[in-house]
Amino acid sequence: MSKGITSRNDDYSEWYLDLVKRADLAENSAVRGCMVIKPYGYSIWEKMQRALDDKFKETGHVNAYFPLFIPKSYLSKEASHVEGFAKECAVVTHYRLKNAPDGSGVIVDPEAKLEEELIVRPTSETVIWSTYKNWVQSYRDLPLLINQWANVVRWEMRTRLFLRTAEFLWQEGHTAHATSEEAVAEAEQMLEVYAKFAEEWLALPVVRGVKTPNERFAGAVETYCIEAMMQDGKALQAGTSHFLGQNFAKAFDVQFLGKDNKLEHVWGTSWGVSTRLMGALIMAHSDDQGLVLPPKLAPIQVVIVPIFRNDEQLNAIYDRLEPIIKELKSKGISVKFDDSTAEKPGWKFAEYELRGVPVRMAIGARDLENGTTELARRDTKEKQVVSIDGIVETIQQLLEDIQQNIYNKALKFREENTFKVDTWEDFQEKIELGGFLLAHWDETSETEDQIKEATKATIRCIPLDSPEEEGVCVFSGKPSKRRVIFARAY
RNA sequence: CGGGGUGUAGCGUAGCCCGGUAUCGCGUCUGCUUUGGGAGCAGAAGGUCGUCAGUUCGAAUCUGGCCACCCCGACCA
Repeated sequence: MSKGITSRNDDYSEWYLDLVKRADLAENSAVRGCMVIKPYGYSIWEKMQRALDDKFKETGHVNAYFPLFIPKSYLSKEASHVEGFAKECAVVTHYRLKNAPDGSGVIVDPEAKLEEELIVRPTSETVIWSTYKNWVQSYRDLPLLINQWANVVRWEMRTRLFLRTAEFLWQEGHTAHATSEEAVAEAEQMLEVYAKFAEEWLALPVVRGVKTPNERFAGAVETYCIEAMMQDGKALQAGTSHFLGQNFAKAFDVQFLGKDNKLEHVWGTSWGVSTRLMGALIMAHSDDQGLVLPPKLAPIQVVIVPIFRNDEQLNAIYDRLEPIIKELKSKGISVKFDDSTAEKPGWKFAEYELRGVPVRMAIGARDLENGTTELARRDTKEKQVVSIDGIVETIQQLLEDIQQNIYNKALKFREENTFKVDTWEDFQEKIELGGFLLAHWDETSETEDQIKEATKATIRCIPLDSPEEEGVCVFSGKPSKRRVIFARAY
């Protein structure tokens, strides 16, 4: 048993926190709700960023950067948007400090009050649309396909490392289009980019869907989302994409002259994923021994632990492995050869398991004689002794297997914890077990609120692929045309 | 922000009720033996007891304020 990690079964949220800390991903900072992302954790985020950024570029987007501060007046221009964010905004009121008269340190200089207070961005729609106003005059200026990587601040009451922090890192795409159809297509395209990324990189199966009005982004006409299931059966929104209609264009007066020589407001989208994906990654795959990372995102994909008594043995091992390490690296596989003498092999085994390194290769004097090595895979903990000849191909194959296997495992888990429910009694019973409940809903906000009140479950989404099916609402008994996903959520 | 809990060496903890300058384990350092699943023995270093104030001859211990974190709730990606 790993030292110092709470078991998932004993206390899921403690387990999660232990993992984040023990695997060296992040720690709390001096400021409440803010986190320090440590190098090991950040390198996973960097891999996510790179993969996503490539996908954004492939779909025609470019990066830009908009400021951290937003004039307070901007935020009030789109009514529902203000409504959504006003309660969690950090506000800058002064621009200078001075030494305290009593010598106790520095104080805010009351002389230095800002004329107009600045909001630390909780999201950038307002600054961006106020800028787009200047950039768009004619249909020839459209579409604008811009993304930015940035930090945002939402003053959350209750925070958890990665899942909900006061400051977090994300990307936010903001696009402007000449037609509604084109904007909807953009929002749907980016949702699919996120879904594929989640499935192929995070090895995380997701449900593509749309949010109900209750759960919709403040200021959007339609919110698309990908929803994933964590190992405790709770849902986690892993990404969102919004069709903004003309809401922000109207609020910020962004109009273009069409081919027909008529002025029209542009159509917008916005879409984002955040460092919350780190939380999803951790909670989806890991176990009581520590992290389980999909090979595509693992900072170290293969760790080699040499077993030796003296420098002579170590050198013999290294001589044998050097060309193999080079070859692995040339194939883009990240390898760590851990020849430190500070820890014993057994300690290293446990430590790399804790950090989720997908493949471990142990090699000692016996192996050198036999021309073998012991390969261990993190996901199943299976060990096998294999020939050193052809080891590079074996490892490549193993990494692919692991990526696929943890996806399959997560998918199986989700399927086993997704239930169709048709009665309110069944609903109340099953929701306690966790998981997704597929139930009919009468499409009213009131029903959704009452179900939330009674069970803490919300409608995670209306799946895009949910088939039409006649039924009656699980709560009100009114007619319904399709099932939606209910779950308790992060 | 409301209710509950916690804060003692790098980490995890005992001591607190019943006041007298702090226990143990891990880790660290030195030496030897070890090295295929978190090594053994011997020795050593390491503490503003979260913080500020109060009570007291004396505070980790009692009282109050503040800060941080955790759990539950409201809110949320």
